[in-house]
Amino acid sequence: MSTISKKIEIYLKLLLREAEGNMIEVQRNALAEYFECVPSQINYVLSTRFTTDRGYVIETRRGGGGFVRIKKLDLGLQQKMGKYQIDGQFHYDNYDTIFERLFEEDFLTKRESQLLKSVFGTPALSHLPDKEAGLIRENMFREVLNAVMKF
Amino acid sequence: MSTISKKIEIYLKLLLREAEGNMIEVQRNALAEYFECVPSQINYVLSTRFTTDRGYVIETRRGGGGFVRIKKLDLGLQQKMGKYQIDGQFHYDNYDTIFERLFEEDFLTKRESQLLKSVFGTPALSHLPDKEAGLIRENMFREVLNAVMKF
DNA sequence: ATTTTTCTGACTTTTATTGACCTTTGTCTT
DNA sequence: AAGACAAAGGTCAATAAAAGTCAGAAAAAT
Repeated sequence: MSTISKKIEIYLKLLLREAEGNMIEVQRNALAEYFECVPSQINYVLSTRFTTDRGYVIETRRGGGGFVRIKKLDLGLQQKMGKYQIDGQFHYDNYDTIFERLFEEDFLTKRESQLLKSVFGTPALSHLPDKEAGLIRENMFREVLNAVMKF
Repeated sequence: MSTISKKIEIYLKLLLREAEGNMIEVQRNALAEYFECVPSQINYVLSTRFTTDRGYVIETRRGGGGFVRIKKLDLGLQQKMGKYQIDGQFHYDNYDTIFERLFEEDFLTKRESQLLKSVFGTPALSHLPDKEAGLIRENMFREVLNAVMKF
C-alpha cells in the first residue's frame, strides 16, 4: 500500500542518489503539482522522512525564485563523530584537547580548532560560576558537532 | 531557480571584483534595460544586497550624467569590527550577519563562519536571560576577533 | 475501537517584480 | 536670469511568486 507521501519520498531519494554532491533543489509548488497534492504535503514528507537524525538537512527560501534544498549528510562522518557526543553523564573539562583531537582526526582545520579554543576559553565565560560555564560549553559543543556533521 | 535580482547582484559583484579601487559606476536605466527590468528593480537590488552592513556604500546622482556608484569598503578588520564594538549593543540577531560579512571579506572561510554562527546561535545560550547571553556573546566575539587577527 | 499516520485547506510570512508618480540636475531658449 | 524641457535617479504601494504553519478531517494500522 503506497501512499503519496511514500511516493514523494522515494522520488526525492532517487533524485538525491543521482545528484551531484548529495544535494538537490526542488520547488515545493511544482513538486506538489507533479504529485497532484497540496503543497503542504511536501512539508509533511520533509518533516517526517528527511529529518536531521536520518542525516538530512533542509534549507529553503521563500518568495520569487524560492526553493527547497535537500542535503544528504555523510553517515560515516556522523558515526565517527559519535564518540564525541555528549550524552548527559559525560562532560568534557578540557575543550582544548578535544578541539586538538578533532583537528588531528581531520574533522577540523587548524584554524577552526584555534578559533573554537579561543571561544571556549576562559576569558569569555570567566565571570560565571563554573557549573554554569560548563553547561554553556556543553551546549555550544553540541552545536559545534552538529555544524561539523553538516559540512 | 535564479531571479533577475540575483543575476543583477552577481553581475555587479563581478564588475566590482574586476574594477580598480573597489568602485564601479553604472547607470540605473541602462542596467535596467540590459536586464530587461524596470529601473526601480535596481534600487531593490541595491537596498537588499549592497547594504552598509555588508560593507558597501552607494552614492548616486540624478539628472543629466547621473550615475549609481557602488563602493566596496576595504577597511582593516579592526576598523570594520570597531563599528560593531563602538555601539556596544551587539544585537545577537546580528551575529549571523557579522560572520557572513567576515566570510565575504575573506577573514573567515565559509566553514568557519558556519561554525561560529552555530556557536553563537540561540540554542546554545537559550536558557540564559537575554542580557546575560548578550554579554557572553560579546565576550566571545572579542575572543574571535583576537584569534582572527592572529591568523 | 483507538491510535497513528496521512492529507487538506485556510491563513501567514518572506522575497521579488512592476508601475505610477516625484525630485534633482543639466541644458537650451528667450 | 528665468523658464522650459530633457535626462537622469528615488519612493512607495500594489501585486505576484514563492514557502511555512497549524489544526482538523480522513485513512490506515494496531
